[in-house]
Amino acid sequence: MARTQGSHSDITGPRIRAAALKLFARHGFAAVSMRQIAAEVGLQAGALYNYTPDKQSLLYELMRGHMDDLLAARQAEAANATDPMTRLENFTRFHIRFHIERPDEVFIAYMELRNLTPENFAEIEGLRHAYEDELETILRDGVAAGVFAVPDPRIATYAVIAMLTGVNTWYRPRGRLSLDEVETLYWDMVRKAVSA
Amino acid sequence: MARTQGSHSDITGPRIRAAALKLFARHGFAAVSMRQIAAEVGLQAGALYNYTPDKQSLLYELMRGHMDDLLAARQAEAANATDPMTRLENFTRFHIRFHIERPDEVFIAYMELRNLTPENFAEIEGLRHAYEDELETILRDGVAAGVFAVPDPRIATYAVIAMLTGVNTWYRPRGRLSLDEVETLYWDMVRKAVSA
DNA sequence: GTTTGATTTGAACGATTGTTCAGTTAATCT
DNA sequence: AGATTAACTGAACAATCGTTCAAATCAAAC
Repeated sequence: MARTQGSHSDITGPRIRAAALKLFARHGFAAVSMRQIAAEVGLQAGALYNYTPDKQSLLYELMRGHMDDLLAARQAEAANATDPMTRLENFTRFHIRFHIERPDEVFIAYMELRNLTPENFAEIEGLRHAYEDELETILRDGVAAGVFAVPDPRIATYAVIAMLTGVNTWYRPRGRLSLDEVETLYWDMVRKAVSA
Repeated sequence: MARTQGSHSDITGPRIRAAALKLFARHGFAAVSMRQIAAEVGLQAGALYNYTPDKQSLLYELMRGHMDDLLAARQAEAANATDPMTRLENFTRFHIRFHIERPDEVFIAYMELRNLTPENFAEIEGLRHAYEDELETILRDGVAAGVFAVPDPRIATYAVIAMLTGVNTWYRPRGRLSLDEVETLYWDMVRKAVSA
């Protein structure tokens, strides 16, 4: 049965998640009904329960998948550089690019945390913490190497991430600036903000 | 009748708005019912309609009041300084302090924009734009005076505001750092990020 | 071509939603 | 004291919510 295990050519599960993602991002988790999600994929509401145990799990899986993608993509890109300045530039450009490519996921991941059960919330927050720790380590290494001057690396981590994620609130793909220009502008500010 | 005009000693209206503020911030606009708000003030749901025409207006009034407070408080404090560096420090410290004192209002103002009608949304966005323009003007003046080096003052405005507002996501009143220490840490980063 | 099993429908469930309103209570004014 | 008015209750409204499930439909295997 499809309730617990997907069948051979399961394309419906992903389509349901994509519809939920789009609708949650536009209207908010609480404001979207299972019937709206079903209509978006051309099904009746009851059919959704072949693919998800309930509405809450749908939200959790979206967030969990997003955080897993984030950490996996970061790990795939973070390997080579050694000096803190280059690593910080890599992180800055990676963060902007990754988040700009997934505006709906990012929006949900920041705004719907309160709709998670406590256990699910703790899990998502743990993943976010792991991501933040990557940046904090870069900053600490830079301080130790004398290239950065940040009195409180944890606070600087929060500050940099908030600044970078803020790109999502105003950037539009066909806007005045290319993504590469945006990356460079932000990298200039980040570099100056933390440099010794 | 109280439906259109408040009576002499109206304390109920503010109490309703305070309850709505608290509940909207905790659970989100769509997830809070009029009955929950009424229960918080010790009333039945129907009585709320003596103070607000509908639920949507309750949200709009909270946001509108918050933005009005922000612009009024800013105007009261922004008058004196002349050199861009001092004005930027004033803005930075003001922004952090004002937002930290109103975590619920700030949370709602950023997260529930999509629950406003298009007209109400446009109005709130206009007020936010006016506030952002204050910072942008400071940055442009600083560039003209040669003390700041920001290639794109509009983008730098977005970056600084996102960074400063991010304090609300982690700051706790009885945490490791005092508000003044936080202000100083952020001011250091802002100053370095935009300085020539 | 029949059987099998996955998939979907369509209706039903109890609960809850925002909002209205006739009727009751409480306070103020003459 | 009697009249007026504001404030509130409690019930009702149609609509919608998440979820369940027997029955219908579909696709593939034999």
